Amino acid sequence: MRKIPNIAVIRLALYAKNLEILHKEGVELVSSVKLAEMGGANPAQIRKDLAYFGQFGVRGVGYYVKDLLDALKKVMGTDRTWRLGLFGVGNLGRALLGFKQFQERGFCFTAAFDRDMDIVGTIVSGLEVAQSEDVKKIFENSKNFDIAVLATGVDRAQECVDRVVDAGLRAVLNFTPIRLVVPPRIFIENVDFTVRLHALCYSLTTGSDVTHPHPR
Amino acid sequence: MRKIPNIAVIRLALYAKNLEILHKEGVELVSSVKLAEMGGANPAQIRKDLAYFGQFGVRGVGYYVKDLLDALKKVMGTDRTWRLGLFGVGNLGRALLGFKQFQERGFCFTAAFDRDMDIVGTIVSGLEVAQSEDVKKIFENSKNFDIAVLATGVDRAQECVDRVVDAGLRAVLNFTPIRLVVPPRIFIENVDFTVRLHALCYSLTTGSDVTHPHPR
DNA sequence: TAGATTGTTAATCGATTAACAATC
DNA sequence: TAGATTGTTAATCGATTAACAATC
Repeated sequence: MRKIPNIAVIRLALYAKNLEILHKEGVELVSSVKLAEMGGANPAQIRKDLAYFGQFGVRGVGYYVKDLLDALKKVMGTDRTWRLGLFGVGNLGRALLGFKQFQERGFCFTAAFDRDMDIVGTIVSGLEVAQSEDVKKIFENSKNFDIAVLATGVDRAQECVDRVVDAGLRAVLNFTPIRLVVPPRIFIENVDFTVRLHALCYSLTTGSDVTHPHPR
Repeated sequence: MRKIPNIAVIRLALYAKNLEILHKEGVELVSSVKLAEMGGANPAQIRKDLAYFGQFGVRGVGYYVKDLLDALKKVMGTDRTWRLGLFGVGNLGRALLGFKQFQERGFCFTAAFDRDMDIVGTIVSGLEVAQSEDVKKIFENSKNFDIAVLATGVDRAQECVDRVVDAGLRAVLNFTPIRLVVPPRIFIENVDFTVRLHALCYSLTTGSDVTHPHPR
């Protein structure tokens, strides 16, 4: 079997998003050309990306929107709700807890941690904030989230991720600017808004567009 | 002159970040090999990326950290402070206003807008919140920011960006999940956390790592 | 059947890496 | 000079696009 390019996997999420729109509009059938017009790729690329994972279409007809959407969700692992655990209930943390998009796209915060004892025990967005030091104890008992969302201060980030990894978690969405050091089997996504701003600065300065045409 | 790949421009920001670290550590000289070890690219790629923009090194010696850093900042347009205007002073907006990383990396909020009259007129993070409808009037008088940061609700996003464009702004960092429609000369960066979460889901589900090794 | 559109192979394009002459 | 490291060309690798047979 051929190696699937990472970028193809990422585009799958984009196709799913567009299919979701079509499904809501009541569209039942779509072609790769139509899907391409919605943005993100050219028709050949869409067909090729899909072909990495199976044969989802009907020759001469196209793709059935609902079937393809369900198939893609299964492939991406988003045919379920993923539970998020927040670390650091500061300004950013609170904003993330209230982010409607997460809920809508199948993500849901089910735990929140902070090290500040003034915050621990309070209820934020319906979640009781627990103490960061207790992650391992809490997680081993309840296994009540799948992905750690790191929104602590810079100085606490590494310490916090160490505890998260020690507790047995395997995936981290990192909003701190620190390059975290973790064992190889742990998945990390680093979010850095300033990188995106730099692309805008360069574009404004030189006039040549280096922005990403699609969300990252 | 050869076409410069967008990705090379993006990597420049990464190199600058690493050079900043070296500079703070008091390191004066660095080789492409050393820079590569700090992450982000292999030595040949670093030399090639830099070569798109000029000859910054000394053969047999390496790159002078401070000189290269200054040169890169100039190239990227970050040898100055960029002023940000916030649209939407909700949870996310407030979190962004308080984000220390922006300040540290040469970005600074100098204006804030909201359409909610309860918020307009209040001071948030030292900024008086103005009314969104007044962007054009305010901007044409003061020209007091360079980049619009869009953190409004979904339903107001397009309307808001229309006003921003009409006022004469050319760059937008978009935190809403909407695909904004703008004239071709406008630069837009779309930030979507859920895309990053999807990469984690796929990795967790299949075991094959499709995460980005470097911040985006 | 004729028209349409997939799935897949082949061609193209672009980006990364290796190699090495230039040169400090 | 000998050793080191850049800048740049050539080789490799991988991803995108074009083309078309398969087939509904």
